[in-house]
Order: sequence, then structure tokens, then C-alpha cells
Amino acid sequence: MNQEYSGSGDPAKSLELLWRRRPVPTRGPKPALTVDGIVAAAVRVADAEGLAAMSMRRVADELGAGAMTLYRYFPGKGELLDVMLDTVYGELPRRVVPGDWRAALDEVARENRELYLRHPWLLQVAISRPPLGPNVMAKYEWELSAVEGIGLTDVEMDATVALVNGYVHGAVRTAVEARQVIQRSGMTDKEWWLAHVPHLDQIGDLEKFPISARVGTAVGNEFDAPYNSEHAFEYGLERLLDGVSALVVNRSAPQG
Amino acid sequence: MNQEYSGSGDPAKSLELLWRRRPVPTRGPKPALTVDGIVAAAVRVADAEGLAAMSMRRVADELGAGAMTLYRYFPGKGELLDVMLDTVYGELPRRVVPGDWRAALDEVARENRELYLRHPWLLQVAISRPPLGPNVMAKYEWELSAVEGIGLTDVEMDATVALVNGYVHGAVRTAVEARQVIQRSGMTDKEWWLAHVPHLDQIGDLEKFPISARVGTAVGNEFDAPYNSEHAFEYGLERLLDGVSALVVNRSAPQG
DNA sequence: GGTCAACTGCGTACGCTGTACGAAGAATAG
DNA sequence: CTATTCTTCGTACAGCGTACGCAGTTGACC
Repeated sequence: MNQEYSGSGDPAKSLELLWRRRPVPTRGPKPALTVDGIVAAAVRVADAEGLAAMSMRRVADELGAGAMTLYRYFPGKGELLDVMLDTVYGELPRRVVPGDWRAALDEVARENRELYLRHPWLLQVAISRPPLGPNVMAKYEWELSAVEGIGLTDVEMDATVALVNGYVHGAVRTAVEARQVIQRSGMTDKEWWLAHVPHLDQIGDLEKFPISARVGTAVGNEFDAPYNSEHAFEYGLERLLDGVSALVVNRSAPQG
Repeated sequence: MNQEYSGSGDPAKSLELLWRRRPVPTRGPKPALTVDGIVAAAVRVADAEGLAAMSMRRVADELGAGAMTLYRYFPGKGELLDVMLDTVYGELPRRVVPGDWRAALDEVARENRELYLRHPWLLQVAISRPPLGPNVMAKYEWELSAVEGIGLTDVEMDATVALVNGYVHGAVRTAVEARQVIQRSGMTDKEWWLAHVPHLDQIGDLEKFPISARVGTAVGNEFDAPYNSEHAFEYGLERLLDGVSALVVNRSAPQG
């Protein structure tokens, strides 16, 4: 499975695509495909078969076209990915919870979580330079609005939103990987663990890790698997918002 | 750049490799390479040129051998990656800070951060099934010992360690991506932004995102770049440990 | 000391990737 | 009708992991 990068192409051409401002030509044959249609097909392939399977050939096949045809609509695969990103960001409901920053941040976290779960390939796209499309920008504005007017500085607002986004990214990544590894390997976590135990026993040295043994057993008994994503998400989000809360309280009552 | 997976091979063979318990044959020519030598070469390549460049051919070249020769030492690329993982985990100093869980967790976070910065390709390896080598197990034990005996349940201990690890992973990933995108694109963040502004202005609609505009400007002025990784790491870690602290305090004084 | 099994090194081949190039055909402006 | 512009897409290239099988080397055994 590949890691891909966003925002790598020529700004003018990328923005033209993202905001659908391509000039329509008057001459020549009518195009058989559309930008939206290609993006939808690419998202379909990535959702169903993963980002690694989303090759130009595969997407073109999906549309009954030749691979090189896609290059009439996108300068390259990077730009296609940029538009895919902005497109699925458009699926966020962006519900606003007024007057309660904690509930609002919670909503931001949960909507992002749903989006990642629906399109797990998002987790493999490095977005340090986000494609500046309409939905990417609306998403950022909505996220900032959750922590607007609660006493944080502008810089703290940005850091807080980034912190929550980073947290959700990591939590869902772990959960999705755990889900996918079961499919790929055909083994549950318990089966995987039981397949290792006899060999580990033979190697010995296990008594050197007493806390791991105790905690590992407890976690296994609790969730019947070494890792439970639902629990981990709730636990971490609560800790995180508690941490933010400490800052917000401090800001509203300094020298407290 | 590729995303890779750990723990995919046959448990018996993987553990044999990880714990260096391979039976030494008596007959046949003496092997020209060693497992340790191949792993060191692979780590060298991955550090210097990224995980995508770490192909079997490239590693073999590094050692002056043919690509297929590596398959005499490792069943496949996955197992090589597993041993690479366990090997670099061995670089952790695993310093113990007794009697102060917060300082101990802080140390865990910082040592992991250093490791990720030294071997950024670690960020691209999905480790939902960790290779159960000596260093992986010692790492987990050390991390758990940071939160041992402070009133958390075993399950909470595991969740807390996973939370901190997940946080560091995400924070460093963001930082490394930001660093790499500058190299790949040859543009600083400011240059990238300035290249987009004129086209965005032309498209208009920017007044629909007032908070983004204000916060973006503030962040840009503060750090002279849209993103400052040092600040983000410290800010997030403090929030996170504050959140954990709230739980610890609650556990030591229930009904408080 | 000769023989043979066991072992190592590695060349070749296959199907996959993104995309540069250019040929062939279609639609419209003049 | 012609010239221009725009479309589709076949071919080609270098690189990937690795299955297969051959050639050469070493040590155990008689």
C-alpha cells in the first residue's frame, strides 16, 4: 500500500481543478469523461480496494477508458488525489454546537473519525500542504469555530485544532490497521498471539517482562483482543479534552 | 514512498530471526553476509533515502551482492523489516525516572520522538502486530513501568501508554512530513502560500472564511511558517499529560 | 581421497506501477 | 472544404518483490 502526497503540483492548475474553473474549449471532440466522474470512480476504487489499488489504469478501467485518457483531465496522479481529498472532505456534515466548546470539539473529533472510517485511504495521504479547495477550507473554518471565543489565543486555537485532528488521525489509523491486519492475515489477534506463545516460551526470557505479562493478560481478558479501538478512542479523547480544559480554565481565571 | 506492514510472516521463522536462533548449517559454503549486516545496510538505506528506496535490490547493492542473495537470509522483505524494527528499537536509552510518573511519561515521549526523528521511515510502518523481538518487548515493559503503581488499572495503563505513543507518532509524522515536503518541492511554506494567494484571490470567496484568515495570519506571523513542529509537540504533550493527570488525581482521590 | 548431499550466490522472468511520446480520429471556425 | 484544435489511447521505459532453477563451493562420510 502506498503513501501518497498532496499538494505537489502547479498551484494554478490545481486550484483550477479544485474550484472547477477549467476553461471549456469550443473546438475538438466532446470529452467522454468528467472530472467529477473520474474522482468518484477513484474514490470508489480506493474505498473498496485501498489506495495501493487505485492506479491510473485501475481507475480508467472502472470508467471503461484507457489509462492515458485520465491525463487529459488531470496533470498527474497527485492532482487527482488532491481533488479526491477535497471531495470527500465535502462529506463532513460540519454540525455546529454553539456555546459549548467541549461538545463542539467532540463533534469535530467524531465527524473526522467517521470520515476516516468511511475512507481509510485518507490515513495514507500526507497533507502537510493541503489542497486549497472549497471543502478543505470550509473544514478548517468549521474546526476553528469550535474553539472561537473561549479565551485562547489565535495560535492556541490552531494548535488545539491540530492536536484534536492529529489525535483522531492516530486513533483511527491504529483501529483501521488492526481491522485490516485481520483480513490480510486471516487470523484474529488471539490466534496470532497463540501462534507465537509456544515459540516465545521456547526462547524463554519471558520472566524479564513481568508488567507486560500482567497488563497484557488483563487487556486480553477485558477485550478478548490485545487492542480495542472503540475503548481506546473514547479514553484518549476524554484525556485530551481534559487537557484542553485545563488550559481553557487557566485562561479564563489566570493566576488561579 | 511505500507503507509497509510488520509481523506478516511465519511466526516460527520470524522469531528465529528476531532472537537470532537460526540453526547454523555444517555443510555448504560459508555465507558471505550476515543477518546483522543486512539489517544495518537496510537501515542505512532507509535512513538516508527513505523507505521507498529500501528495495531488496538497493540493499543488496549496498552490500555488493545480488538481489536474490538476501532471500537466503530472510524469507521476504516483510521479515527484513521486522528485524529492522526490533533493531532500531534497541537504540532507545530506556531511561527510568523513578517516583514521578509524569516525568517518566515525558521521558517515554521524548525518547520515542528522538527515535522517530532519527529513523523517519518508522512512521510508515504499520505495527498493529509488532515483531515480538527482544527490543520490542523491552520497550513495552519500559513504557508500562512509567505508569506502574500510580493507581491506574492494568487496562488504563495500557491505554495510557498507547495514547502517548500514538500522540508522539502523529506529532513527529506531521513534523517530518513538513520537513520533507520542503525538500521535495524546493519551496518553503511561505513560498508555497505566496504562490497560491494570487490564484485564490482571483477565485474569490475568501471572505467566507474569516476565522481561518485571522488565525492563519497570526500563526504565520508567530512562526514565519504555517506550522511549527517544536511548538506543536510541546503544546500537545502538555495537554495530554494534563489530561492523564486529571485521571490519576481522580483515581487517588475518588469522589473528590 | 573420492563422492555426494547440502548449501550459497544469483540471472532471468513475470506482472505491476506512473507517465512521456506521438499517432489517429473527431469536431468546429473560417 | 480546409485547417486547427482537441480527443482517445497504444507503446515503451525503468523500477518493484520474488518464484524458479542453475552453477559453484564446502564438509561429512565411506
